Amino acid sequence: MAGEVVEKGATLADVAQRAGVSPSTVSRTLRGLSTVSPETRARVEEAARELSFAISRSASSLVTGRTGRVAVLVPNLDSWFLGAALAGMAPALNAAGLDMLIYSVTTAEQRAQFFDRLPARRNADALLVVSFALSPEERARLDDLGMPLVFVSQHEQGRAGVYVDDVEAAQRGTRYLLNLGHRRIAYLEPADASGFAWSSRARLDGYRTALAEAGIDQDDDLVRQVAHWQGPSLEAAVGRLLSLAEPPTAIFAETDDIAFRLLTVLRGVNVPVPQRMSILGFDGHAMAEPWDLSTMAQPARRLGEAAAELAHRVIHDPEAHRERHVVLPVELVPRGSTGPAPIPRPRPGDGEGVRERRA
Amino acid sequence: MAGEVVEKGATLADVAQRAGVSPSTVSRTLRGLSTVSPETRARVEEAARELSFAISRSASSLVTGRTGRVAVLVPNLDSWFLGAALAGMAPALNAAGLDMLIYSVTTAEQRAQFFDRLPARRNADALLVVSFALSPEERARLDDLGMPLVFVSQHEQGRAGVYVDDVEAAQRGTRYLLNLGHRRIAYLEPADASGFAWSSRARLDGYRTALAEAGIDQDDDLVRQVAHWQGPSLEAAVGRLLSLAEPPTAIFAETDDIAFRLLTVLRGVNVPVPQRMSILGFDGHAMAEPWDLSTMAQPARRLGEAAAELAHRVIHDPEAHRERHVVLPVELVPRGSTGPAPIPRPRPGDGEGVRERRA
DNA sequence: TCAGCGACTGTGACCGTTGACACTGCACCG
DNA sequence: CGGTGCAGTGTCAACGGTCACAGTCGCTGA
Repeated sequence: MAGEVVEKGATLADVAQRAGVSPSTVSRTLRGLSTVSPETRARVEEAARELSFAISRSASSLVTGRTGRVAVLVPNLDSWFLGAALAGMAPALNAAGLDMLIYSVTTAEQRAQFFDRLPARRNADALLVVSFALSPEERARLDDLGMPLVFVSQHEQGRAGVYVDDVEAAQRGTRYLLNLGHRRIAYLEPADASGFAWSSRARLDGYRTALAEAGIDQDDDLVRQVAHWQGPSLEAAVGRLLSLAEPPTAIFAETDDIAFRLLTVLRGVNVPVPQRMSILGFDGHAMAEPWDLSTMAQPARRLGEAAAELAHRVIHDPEAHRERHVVLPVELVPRGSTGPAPIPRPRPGDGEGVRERRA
Repeated sequence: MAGEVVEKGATLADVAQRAGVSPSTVSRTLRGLSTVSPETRARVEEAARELSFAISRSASSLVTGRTGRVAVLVPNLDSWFLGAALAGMAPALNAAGLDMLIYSVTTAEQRAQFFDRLPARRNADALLVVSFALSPEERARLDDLGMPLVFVSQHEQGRAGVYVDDVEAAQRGTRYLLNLGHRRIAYLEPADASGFAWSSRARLDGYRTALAEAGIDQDDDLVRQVAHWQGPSLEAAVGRLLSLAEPPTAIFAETDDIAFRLLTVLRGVNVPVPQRMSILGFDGHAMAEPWDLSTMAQPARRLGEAAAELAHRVIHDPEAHRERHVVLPVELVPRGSTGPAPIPRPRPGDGEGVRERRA
């Protein structure tokens, strides 16, 4: 037996015929234009429902020039941050009647292909670029695209964007550690950005600014690079820090992922957190709560939401897309991984019994 | 100054004119059909490049009936599993020349809207349903869609699907704990599936089967329901287990997320893992490694990849989509959270000094 | 009473691409 | 030398909507 005939799906004309009106009227009705009488509207809607009609975006976009779709360019899909950002984006786009087209571009090969072919071109009304480190050529290529761009979680001069103020946030985080009495505060930054384009330097700058503000000398030994996801270099970095003449009492990790691994390493070598070492992360990773990690929490979902709204606006007013910015706040979420600085033990040659704790 | 004119993008006809050929020839060239002479091909390709031409999928899909797009229905976007599955899907779809349209349907409202409007209809060549618990009405509605369906990480009778054998995997996991000498093995299952549609019962069944196989009596006190993501019920469940006359020496958690929270709770109450309690998870969550959690690892990425390939095949041969299945293996990844069962302490009334350990 | 207006609906061209078909040469065969 | 086949190319009618414009009709105001 041959399978049942696959319905090709009804067309506007089918609905029109069934409702006894012209295709135009059906079109008007379904788009919610007001110039349709209530009775007609009712009849059309019923006919549409009976045929379980769905509009063909291909056809309508052909004539309107709008696709009803938004393309999203991301460096991967399995990181916590992008998941959260997309999770915020999806319902917001949905509410605006936009579908979400995802281009996940990870490898060099995919990258070359994406920027060569520009598959998003003419197939979406706007392109959202999320945490995607672009070369100058790539940026230029996106400009060629002739469609509105919105940058998410990255700041591009003169472009529409939604992001957080990394400098200020890192500064605030560092100040928090200072307020806990820490004076030796290390900073761990990822050696590779692994395709991500957050303003890495920005966070480090914030850290430095806060230290300077407090009148504390920069000590380059306290700033260490570690591989972001894997690799032994984290252990090495911890070893270096713990073997300094004056080791840190707190570590500010540029990302929560680093902080998690750091917690594991410290547990392994029996350095109690936060008694001997306070750890502060950055990101607001979903796992920060179960890990009891203090962190500077980015509003990842809200970034996605705001980006979707901005995209919507920019699509309807393409002229405005050059100068729109949304800066969202980062919240310090103090948890169990940070605590007051330990009272320093007397050190040989210090000359005093117990060094006084500075106010 | 008015901004520069936004290029609308060249059309096939523009390219044709520039290359001095007909639109058909351009179309043929760009699609790589062989009936074009090398010289013409070269000329057309150059013209296309010069105009940085990109085909309009709207127009071509209007006539071919193919959209070159695949819709993916997911219950959320910020879970580890879906991120990984999508991460596997994206490049595979890409390689097949398909774009990925994501419908994230989480709330009841979104759900109602999605199944009422069926926005995917006629706007994609296939629908991938990933870990999405469907009501019978919803399933029927999807059938109405008249487009190939592929179920991912869920098993639907008689439908194309990619999934793992949960029963067998859970059975194997339980056997592993038995082999470590555990006889009292608890099982924690999520109270709500939170929209996820893995075969929850299946895993529990596997657990039961393994116990039966080993000739161990089922003890309903050892099977407890806990909230999946949050909530105090996990603590309560642990309390129950620890206060049994004969408490378990191992816990099999139905998901890694539960296992993580379990580890935190046990650390909080000073039950050493794995010395006093072995913990085995299920999922292969990205965080399992840093947490040193033993787990039954699902190949999430590969599920996505396989789904993409299946989608591709099913699109090109719609008749075949009813009976295609791909079953992927689950790997036991033993780590530090599981260890040999502790030697039981003599219990009052036992009559023996040290109870012998069974072989 | 009738022009004029507004609310509603129909008509037909057109969006950009594909595919069936027709056409043109040229090589080959009988 | 004419017919045949084939490679390469052009023509033209779809595909399924939308939009500008042109009715139609009943009502209002002069």
